[in-house]
Amino acid sequence: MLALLDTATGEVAPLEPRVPGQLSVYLCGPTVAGVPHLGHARVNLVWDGLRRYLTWTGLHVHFVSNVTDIEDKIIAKAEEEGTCTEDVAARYEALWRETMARLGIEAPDDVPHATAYVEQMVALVGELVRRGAAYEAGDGVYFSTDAVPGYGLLARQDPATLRSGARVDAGEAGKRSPLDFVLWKYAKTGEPAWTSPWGLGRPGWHTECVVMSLDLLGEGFDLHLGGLDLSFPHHENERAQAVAAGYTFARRWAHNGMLVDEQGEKMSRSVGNGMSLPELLDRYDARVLRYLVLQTHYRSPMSVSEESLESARGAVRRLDNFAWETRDLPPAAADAEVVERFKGRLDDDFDTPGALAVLMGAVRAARGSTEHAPALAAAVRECCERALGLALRARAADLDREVAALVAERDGARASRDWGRADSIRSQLAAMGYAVEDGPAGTVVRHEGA
RNA sequence: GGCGGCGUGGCCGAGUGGUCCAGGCAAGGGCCUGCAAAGCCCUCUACAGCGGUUCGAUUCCGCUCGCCGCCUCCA
Repeated sequence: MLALLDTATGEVAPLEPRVPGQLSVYLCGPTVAGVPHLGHARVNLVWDGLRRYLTWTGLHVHFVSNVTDIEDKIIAKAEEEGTCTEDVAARYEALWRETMARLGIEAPDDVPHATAYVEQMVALVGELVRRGAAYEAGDGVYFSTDAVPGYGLLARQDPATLRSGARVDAGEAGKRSPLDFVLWKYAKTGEPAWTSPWGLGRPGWHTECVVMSLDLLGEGFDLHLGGLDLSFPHHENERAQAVAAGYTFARRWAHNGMLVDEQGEKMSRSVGNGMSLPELLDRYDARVLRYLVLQTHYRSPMSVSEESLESARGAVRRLDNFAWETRDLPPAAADAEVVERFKGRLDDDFDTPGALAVLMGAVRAARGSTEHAPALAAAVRECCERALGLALRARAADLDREVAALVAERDGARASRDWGRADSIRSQLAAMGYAVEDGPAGTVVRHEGA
């Protein structure tokens, strides 16, 4: 069984599913108010990897990831673009889906939308008010963090120290404690609004995930995932509401590390140093990004730079070359020892860099042993593709007539030792996107790499 | 101010109380090749600093220095 660090306890512990053999997972999804950035790529690649791995080991994973389609940033964007929030949300969600597909992320089993859950959110807020865990203030209904014992669990700090560090937010003057947060925002004129016992308004951000995760996964679901920056206050506040309303919430929490730039500074929306994901995918094979993510431990900060991307590209090429070299090997069962070592690394807090190292070792070993090559190659392919979602490409070229003619001509030139002609055809083929390799059987071409 | 994390060879990035160890990229040398490409071999002999524990520490403890994150929107 895989062991994972639990953010709530700070300890690596085996992930014991609520129902044996089945794992219920919730991943905080995007607010669709802008172009997906590199940070989104990391979260989704990391947890897509975990999902694939667990599925590969035989678990049935129920994977839910939401879309926040009503939120202040969406309202601001709609105003800026002179359109409505539905239009903004729909457009950016479409872009989101497209970009995730380009990244090779498996679509979640369920994608709940906040706007489809407003009624249930209102009910939850009502329950919190009824239980005395929420109160009305100047501009909305607020959650009283004092009502929850152990508030600060995910930040691993007690409420007093959190309070002492809190910055005062002038816009939320009616709050009883700086840690309190809004559950229901009263609508200003012109803003999208829903009816509620407290008048027209819209839900606060922290409420939707509570309602949606409990609805789709049920109480005490297994694992709640997200970026480390969401652990506090977002996830803490989700937990606080659920607990205050009498629900058992997520049993486990895991968070991935942030992205940092070359200076080691976090990439974030507020700093504005994030990179557009679609733009990056125009320049790099999505597998390069996946490799870069996998070769960094999920909890470590990950730096993205031209250099780190080029390095990952080299590694993907190496794997593609291996797939190419071994394309005609007879089918074989995956080498059991490699698979065991691979799983051993992943089961220990999802050590993907260690697991990749095992596979790279198998690549080298396969090249050095014709006897074991089929089993080793099968293990590499199985682990890379099925367990981690990193598809290998042999990049075999199906030759059209023009290319086939050039290849034949080049073989002829080489046979007659006309090196000038052979080299010029090679450059011609390279310009067309084909890599040329001369083997004992003559010229072989394949598509250029990642 | 509080809490947490990190400092590994040219770069990225795992890991470990002790003998060889990551792994990838890059660079240099060699083999192979008509030349290449791909591949293979070798080299570049790392663990911030100072103490302590230990037969032995990069790995455990303490301190110092440096960097970063969270306490505000964020994945």
